[in-house]
Amino acid sequence: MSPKQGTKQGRTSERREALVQIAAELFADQGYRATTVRHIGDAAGVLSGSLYHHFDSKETILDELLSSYLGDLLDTYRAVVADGTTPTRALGELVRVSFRSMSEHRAAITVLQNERGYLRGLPRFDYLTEVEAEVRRIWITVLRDGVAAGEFRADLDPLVTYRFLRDSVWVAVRWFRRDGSLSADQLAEHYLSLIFDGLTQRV
Amino acid sequence: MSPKQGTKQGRTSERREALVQIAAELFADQGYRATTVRHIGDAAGVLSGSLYHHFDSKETILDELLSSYLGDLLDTYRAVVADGTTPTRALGELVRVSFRSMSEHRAAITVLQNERGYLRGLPRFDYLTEVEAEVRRIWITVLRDGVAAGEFRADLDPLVTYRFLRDSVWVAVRWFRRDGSLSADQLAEHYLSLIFDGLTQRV
DNA sequence: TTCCTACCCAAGCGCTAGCTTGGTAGCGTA
DNA sequence: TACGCTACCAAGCTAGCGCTTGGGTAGGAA
Repeated sequence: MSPKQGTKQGRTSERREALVQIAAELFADQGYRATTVRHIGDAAGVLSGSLYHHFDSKETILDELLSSYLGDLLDTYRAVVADGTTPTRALGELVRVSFRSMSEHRAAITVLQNERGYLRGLPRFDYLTEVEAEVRRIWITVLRDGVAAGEFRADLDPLVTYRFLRDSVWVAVRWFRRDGSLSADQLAEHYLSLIFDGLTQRV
Repeated sequence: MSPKQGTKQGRTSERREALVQIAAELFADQGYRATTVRHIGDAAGVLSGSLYHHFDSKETILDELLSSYLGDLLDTYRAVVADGTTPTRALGELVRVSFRSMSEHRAAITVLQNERGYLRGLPRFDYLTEVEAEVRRIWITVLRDGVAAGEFRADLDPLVTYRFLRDSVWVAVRWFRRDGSLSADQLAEHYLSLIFDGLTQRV
């Protein structure tokens, strides 16, 4: 998935990973393009030029951040649907693990959301489209299975419903705080209650 | 709301408005900061320096785009809740007019979403926070009224529910296309059906 | 004819971006 | 003692940024 490794810069090291995390926070808070290599250097306590001992470009730092996060996310999603439970339970788990990943990978997710349009123009990040396609496949399969099993309403368009769910969940990263009043799991339950049962009061 | 007018550049003109729209499309597609004044000039068929006959800065173009859109939106929202209908109908209308504004003001909304974090640091755009506060007040009032009237569930946190609705609706601007298979109104109905009744099949 | 206004060009200024280059301090290995 | 490797500094390159300045032109009013 990730770009060619094998150069002296291709292998991972502790320092390298730490630098990626430092850069990730800046990317998330100020935007990727608005974050300069001098900012990253300052935050890491080195001169900007020294970053190029570890990475061959600023883009490489971003790539490393995104590809490693997305690799994890896909693994988690695949595990959820491989379980073979009911669609309702599977959908619940997809929402829960998504919210959990939000508290662990806030920076990566934020960057992904904010810079998606920009990255679409870079061939290096073509793999983002592939990952999105698999994620969509997983969610929509669960939705279709739920309709087939009579658990979900049959009058809803699966694609529109998927987009609704995806957007609702992931955009929460904009305001979700780890130290906020609601934990990721509590938030997931709140969202699930809305998603499954709606806003209307039942009599 | 908007900055001081009255200079020779303060008044509106056809050319001025056309330039704002040209810039708006570029801002939306490439990001505000990634769009250079030379890009805008090229798209408008003039040299970049000529833009400064109409605007005193690139920031002014953005300000004009956002403030005029938000003025319209607030007027529309105020009219919806001033009607004095039921909370269910009011919420439905809020969602509908939001989706409608999406097809008319795609560029402004997209920019607002993508650059919100950046604009937070600019005093010139402090009014965005005020507008957001009023919008939130309007939505949450409808939600609370709905609970009080027994139309909406009482076990949901209004603030979390507001964020859920706001995010779900507005993020759709990322993929909504005017010429797509679904109109803004059709999309609104689909979303409302999900929001009110949820995903679960009722027996 | 003269003047004003709106609109635009041509050229370039000061600045900052990502990145490069040559060199060096510290440490483990033989 | 010498070597090689990792991590870094110091200095500066080129490209492109937002914006300025001075000037030119077309069209209408006086």
